[in-house]
Amino acid sequence: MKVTVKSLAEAAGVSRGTVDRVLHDRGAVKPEVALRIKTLAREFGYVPNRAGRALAAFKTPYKIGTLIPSIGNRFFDDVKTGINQAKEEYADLGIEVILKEVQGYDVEDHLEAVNYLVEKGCRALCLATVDTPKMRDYINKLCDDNFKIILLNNDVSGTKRLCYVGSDYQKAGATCGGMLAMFSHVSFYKILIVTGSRLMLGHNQRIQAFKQSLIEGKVNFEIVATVESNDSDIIAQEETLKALRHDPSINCVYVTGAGVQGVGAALIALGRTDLMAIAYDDLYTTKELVQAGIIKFIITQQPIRQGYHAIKRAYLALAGQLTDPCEDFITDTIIKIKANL
Amino acid sequence: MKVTVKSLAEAAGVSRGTVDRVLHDRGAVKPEVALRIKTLAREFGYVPNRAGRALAAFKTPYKIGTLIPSIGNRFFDDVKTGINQAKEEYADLGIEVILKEVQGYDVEDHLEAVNYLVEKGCRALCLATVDTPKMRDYINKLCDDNFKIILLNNDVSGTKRLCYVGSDYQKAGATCGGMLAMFSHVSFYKILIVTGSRLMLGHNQRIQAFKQSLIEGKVNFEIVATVESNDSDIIAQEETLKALRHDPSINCVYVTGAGVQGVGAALIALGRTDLMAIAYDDLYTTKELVQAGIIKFIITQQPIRQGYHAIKRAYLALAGQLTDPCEDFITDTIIKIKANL
DNA sequence: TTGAAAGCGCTAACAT
DNA sequence: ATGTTAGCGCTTTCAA
Repeated sequence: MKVTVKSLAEAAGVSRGTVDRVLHDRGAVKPEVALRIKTLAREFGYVPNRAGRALAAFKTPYKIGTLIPSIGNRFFDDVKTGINQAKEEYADLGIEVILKEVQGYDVEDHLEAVNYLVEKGCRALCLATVDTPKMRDYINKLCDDNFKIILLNNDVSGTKRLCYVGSDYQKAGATCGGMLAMFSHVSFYKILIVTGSRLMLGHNQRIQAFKQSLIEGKVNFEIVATVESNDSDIIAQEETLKALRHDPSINCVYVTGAGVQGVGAALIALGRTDLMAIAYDDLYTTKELVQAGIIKFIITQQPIRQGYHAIKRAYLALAGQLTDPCEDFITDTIIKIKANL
Repeated sequence: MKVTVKSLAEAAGVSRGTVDRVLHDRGAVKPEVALRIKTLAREFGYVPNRAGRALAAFKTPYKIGTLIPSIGNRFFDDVKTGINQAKEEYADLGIEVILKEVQGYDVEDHLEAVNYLVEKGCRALCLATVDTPKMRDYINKLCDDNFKIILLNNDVSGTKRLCYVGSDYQKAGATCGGMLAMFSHVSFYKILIVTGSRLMLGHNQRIQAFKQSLIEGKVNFEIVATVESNDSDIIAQEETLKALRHDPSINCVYVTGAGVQGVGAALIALGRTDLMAIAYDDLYTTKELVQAGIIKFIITQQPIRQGYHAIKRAYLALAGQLTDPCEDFITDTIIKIKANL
């Protein structure tokens, strides 16, 4: 038998209004009655009907706040596409998405942005943000206040967030190493690592797992140098040029963050399109480099799905459809070569 | 301003009941009135509200019929998983899924199965079926009767279906070839092709594009033999054994259909785990072969998403959310090696 | 603190 | 051939 507000009300011997107040913690109900109703709801396995809710309250939509550091980072273009897909799809079920875009990874900027979303009245938040103690504490405070928090693209350690939606950076690094191990025709790899930032957990994991995987794959290699681009193409280009001039025996460049276009420019400038260049994410400019054969393969992480599912999860959480400790949504680690771009 | 049945009724100067009858072609309306309302609906861009519909008619759910040749073919396990996910997700929006499973690719069996679904009252059909004239004609007849037809996993040429949900077999074949081209450390590939059936369009496309891609990749190769397994592991094993014994210089096996486990068994039996074995789809047994290093990589096609999106498309079509000629849903062509299985 | 009632958009049964 | 009405599950007044 279907469990509805009406059937709960009958079972508890109260009115539907009272049940509704209890279910939404809107107060003004005698504590013992509230408890009875809550117990009943759990016992019967009450799950709100989305259609009923959407229809009744379509003028007060679920507000979902989203924070992404997308300014100046084309990676998030696809994430935004996914966000918009979900936004349109769930519009008639009563959601409203507020998007806050920031530049870079400054904690204070991010905290301010989250605060902005909270003040806008969002009860669910999808956050692509930094892994720092301050942010962790803020997130946990919000969780305690029953905000629905989804972490997007980058997890934040030690948080009570509902779930993480994004890629498995370890697996991505290992996959890169695994691919290289298959090209065992080069007897010795002298590798230059161009990372985005040593402060980014994901980038470090990509490096760590990459090395590990090369060792397991019995690849002869040496990390000649590791340079930081701060996700800037210009810096990436300069650093790559410098490193390759300094040591022309380098025959592999591993790019873990943004700045891929800069690395490509350096390789073209030096005429070093022979070496094994590997990178992440299929930005337009990166795809061009693969097409041209300068980058041999890239590893991608389904950014569109990340944006889409973050919003979807947030909606489902607000609509009470999610069983409490809900699984992370880990996107696939996808190898792209010229043929399947 | 929001366009509803009510606002349409007011604009047309009729009652909501009449508008509803027109919108659902339920007859009993003067033709000129019907025309006027239909024109109005188009002009105003009326899109039915899913929540309203779900609520009003949840005792008469949208019936979606699904046909898959899953008996004896583990590939469809994941497709079924996706179907069930969608089924549960959309249950409270009023869908009912009727699943018809058949064995093999006999046209008559398939026609009978489709007919069964139609007689069960399904107004939308997701079909994984054969590409034959008889089936094409039947599908087109149904399309004319305003059935919503989604073709799943295998397209049927020359049909007026709403859309195709599945993989791009050409791209998959080309990707296999592209991968091989990257392993250019073997100077000459002598290739044995183990195909499922020459009657399967997808398998043929995988072969065709594979060859093409090898040529473009300037790979030295020769197709030594092409054998058929009829998607049976036993036949695949026998044929592989026979071919490898006959010509031990074969150093690459390309498996386009089911029967992967059989091929693996043959390679193990002959101690030929050195050669380059390539296959499709990540069945459990196939993954084991990759883990063991016997198959070097596989190409997969996201079967879960195929099942999920077929049902989703069918629902959206029935709910009038789909703009008429709707795009195909092509799943990604995914390369899996040991590290990202 | 609680109940009663109206209404969201749509459909189906019934009435005219 | 067309209009009227009730009700799906839920939220939100307003009244008690």
